[in-house]
Amino acid sequence: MIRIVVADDEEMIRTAIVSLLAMEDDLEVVAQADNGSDAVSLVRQHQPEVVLLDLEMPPTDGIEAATQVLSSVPDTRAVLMTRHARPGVLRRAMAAGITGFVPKSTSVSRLAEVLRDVAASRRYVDPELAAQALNADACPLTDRELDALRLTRTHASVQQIAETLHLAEGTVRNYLSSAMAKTQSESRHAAAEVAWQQGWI
Amino acid sequence: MIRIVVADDEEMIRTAIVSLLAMEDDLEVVAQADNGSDAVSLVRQHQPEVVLLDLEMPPTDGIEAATQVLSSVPDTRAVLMTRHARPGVLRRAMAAGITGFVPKSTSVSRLAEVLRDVAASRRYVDPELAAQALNADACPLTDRELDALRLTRTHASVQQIAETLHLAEGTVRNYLSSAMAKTQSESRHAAAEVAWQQGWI
DNA sequence: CGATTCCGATGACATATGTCACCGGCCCCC
DNA sequence: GGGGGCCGGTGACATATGTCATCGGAATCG
Repeated sequence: MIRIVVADDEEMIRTAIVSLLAMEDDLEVVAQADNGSDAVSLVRQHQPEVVLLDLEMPPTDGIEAATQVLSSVPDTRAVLMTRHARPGVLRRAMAAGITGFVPKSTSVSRLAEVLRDVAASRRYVDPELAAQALNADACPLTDRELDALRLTRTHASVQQIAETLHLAEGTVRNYLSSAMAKTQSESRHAAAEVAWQQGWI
Repeated sequence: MIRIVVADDEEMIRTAIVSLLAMEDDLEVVAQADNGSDAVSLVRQHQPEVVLLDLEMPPTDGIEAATQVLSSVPDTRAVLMTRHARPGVLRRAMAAGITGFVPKSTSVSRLAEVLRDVAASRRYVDPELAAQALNADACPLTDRELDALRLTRTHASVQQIAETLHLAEGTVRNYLSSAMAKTQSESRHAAAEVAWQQGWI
């Protein structure tokens, strides 16, 4: 019996997945959470073979939850689900040590197969996603540029960004300007959008 | 037997919902689609009692699909599902003539009950959503302000907005400034975000 | 070692954006 | 007819944003 913890913030999809997985003879959902941090403590408590994590969860997202899970319960395999399969995210997820990666365009029956694979310590990455990730341009942005773009996405002003990052305003403007050049964007907001779409932030 | 057409662009949730609804004795999913326009033609073809539509679907969203469905097959009842329950959206959905409205924080078993209600021509609106909609402030923005905010969301510059709307730049800045005041935002981007969150655009 | 390259950082400068006061025209409604 | 609100518009002004030249330090490479 493969024991599983499921975390997804959307009730409808989580309950649906759980009900359908429960019908599989060899799978057992031992706990479910609607956020990342609860998922982490549930995994610690239940020590399941596999934890299934949604990527988009406030406040702790799937990758962060996976990182915490794997550092404290290294025997558990993590599978990440995502709605928008942005290329760069896969790279970060792999770096975090996840074993499986599926888009939400997968059917639940297929998901069950993936969970079995992963429980048997086989890696699984959705082929289309993998292809995208291989074709994806490496992120041309520096860490600081990414910092500034992340904050730009929250509608912070340059001044606020500078304070948060402990930099001079001019410096921040430089990073943003450079990021805009690299992403061929006309404004820092557009650049942040591009970086997000690409999965760089 | 209640016959249903289901439309949702996310495979995982759609297949999950369909499988679970199929287990109910009195419900039958006769067709499913992953976009709004397919949903419309499937409804025309199958004439189901109920059509279950996701709100967020590219390119034709749920409200638009519902409008088209109800004008061509008026006997069909439409139920809308949404991930982010923005208050203003409910108003627009009701105006489009939908009979049921549920957030995706609903469980599938609850959804089945709603579908039965709706098939019996009873309206159903998620209580929390309804409360939000009643408490929601009416949109304080003028049409022109909304135009400018819509374009702001595409990261257009003030100049580009002015060209698109055939206005002077100063005028556009005025609308945006006024919108920012009304939404208590610090920038036009933040104002556009607020308007979006509120379901005003 | 020296040359080169890249990142982080700064300040000066030009442009874009937001604020304010104000105007005339139009429409609706008391 | 006289308000009041929305619309389109202008100009002046303050501030925010984006561009550029430049610098120091760390890493890389010949």
